[in-house]
Amino acid sequence: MTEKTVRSPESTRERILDAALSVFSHKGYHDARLDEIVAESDTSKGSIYFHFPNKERLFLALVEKFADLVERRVTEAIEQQTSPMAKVEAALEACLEAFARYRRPAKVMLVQATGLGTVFEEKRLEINERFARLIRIYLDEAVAAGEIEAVDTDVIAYAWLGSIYHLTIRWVYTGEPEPSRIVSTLVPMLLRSVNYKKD
Amino acid sequence: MTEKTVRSPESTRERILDAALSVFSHKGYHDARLDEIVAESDTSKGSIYFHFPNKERLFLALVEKFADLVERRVTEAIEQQTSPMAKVEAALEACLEAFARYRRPAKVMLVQATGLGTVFEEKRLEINERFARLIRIYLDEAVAAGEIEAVDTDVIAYAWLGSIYHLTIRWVYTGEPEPSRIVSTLVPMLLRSVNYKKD
DNA sequence: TTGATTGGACTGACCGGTCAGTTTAGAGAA
DNA sequence: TTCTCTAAACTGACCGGTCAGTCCAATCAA
Repeated sequence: MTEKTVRSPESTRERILDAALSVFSHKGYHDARLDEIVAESDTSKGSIYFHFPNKERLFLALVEKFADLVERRVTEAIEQQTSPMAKVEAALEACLEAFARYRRPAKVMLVQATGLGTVFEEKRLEINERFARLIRIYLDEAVAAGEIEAVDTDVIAYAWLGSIYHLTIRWVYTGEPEPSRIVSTLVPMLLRSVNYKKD
Repeated sequence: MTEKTVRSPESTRERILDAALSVFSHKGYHDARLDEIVAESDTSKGSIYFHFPNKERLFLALVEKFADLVERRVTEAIEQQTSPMAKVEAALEACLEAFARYRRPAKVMLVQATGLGTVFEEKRLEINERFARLIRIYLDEAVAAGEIEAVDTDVIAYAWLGSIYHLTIRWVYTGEPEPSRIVSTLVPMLLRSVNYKKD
């Protein structure tokens, strides 16, 4: 095939990442074999090892890429708002929307990147802390501005993230609850949990 | 050693389970080797295979055992209460208490049993559904009794479970937040999320 | 021509599972 | 009571399939 003779390293790398996303999200880290990713990316073992030092780093590249995307989306949504609690609400919605839109990366990050040992766990803790911080900052501002009562914002932010993750994981596997249903029930519920009353 | 010549199959099986709990909670499923469990249980490979058909079933035995214990504890706590929301609250507290008391089984069930492929995922979905049902039943009764307003109890129960899991997982890894801090912040917060006012 | 990129045959460490053999406890016969 | 037999429980050396990673030749773009 003539198309196979045109080389573009960026394109090769993207094809590898796409294939890896497909295989890892479906099989998980351990059951996904490099040869499957080779086949799906229409490239070779040597080519994969040229672009990525090993299987672990290939997997983490996917996780990092998606975490960056979520964080960017959430940050952009926050910037559209002015009051602390409006920012909190926008963050929650943007996070849920990103997970709903990118089902496979969400599955890789929330499910398949779990239980894999030290390196992976450090990455997960780091990502969780990044996301929690995005929420906690504005919860703290809301407390300071008198929008809500004083609460342990650290526990709250983690609890909120946990509820988002758990519902997302169930949706990833079963298709239920449908994302719009999650948003319409969960966001008001979480705001109520800190006694926030929208005007 | 003369003590080594005395046989008690039940004791051997328990020793294997204890050793497996230790190794699986620390290493996760894939990085835990049967030979480590052999060494820690002071028994043999063949003996393990006499008692359990394979590695997978040994792991699932641990998960099942702990899920049963949590369910039993939650059910007992619920039976001590009369009003629906008091039962809900007791369930939440009992669940958190069981996770706090049994750190390693909690880690196995919430972390190491994730991302392991079809059989494990079916077990996780099943356990999640068992736990969610324990909560959802009484949320539905509370709605029917007028204790709280009508809500999507399915989404709520899963959201609550997710927040409990996520905080527990963070505690399992970092020791923070401390369990009593989780309970004192999380339970009131979750009750607020359905607009429940204790008398 | 040169260096970057790709391809695919090959390697061997790894580890779950197997199985022939051993040991032990208890039942039953003498 | 003692001995024999048997089934259950246990042992650990061994096996071989697996798969991430290696290596080097070939191809391609500049």
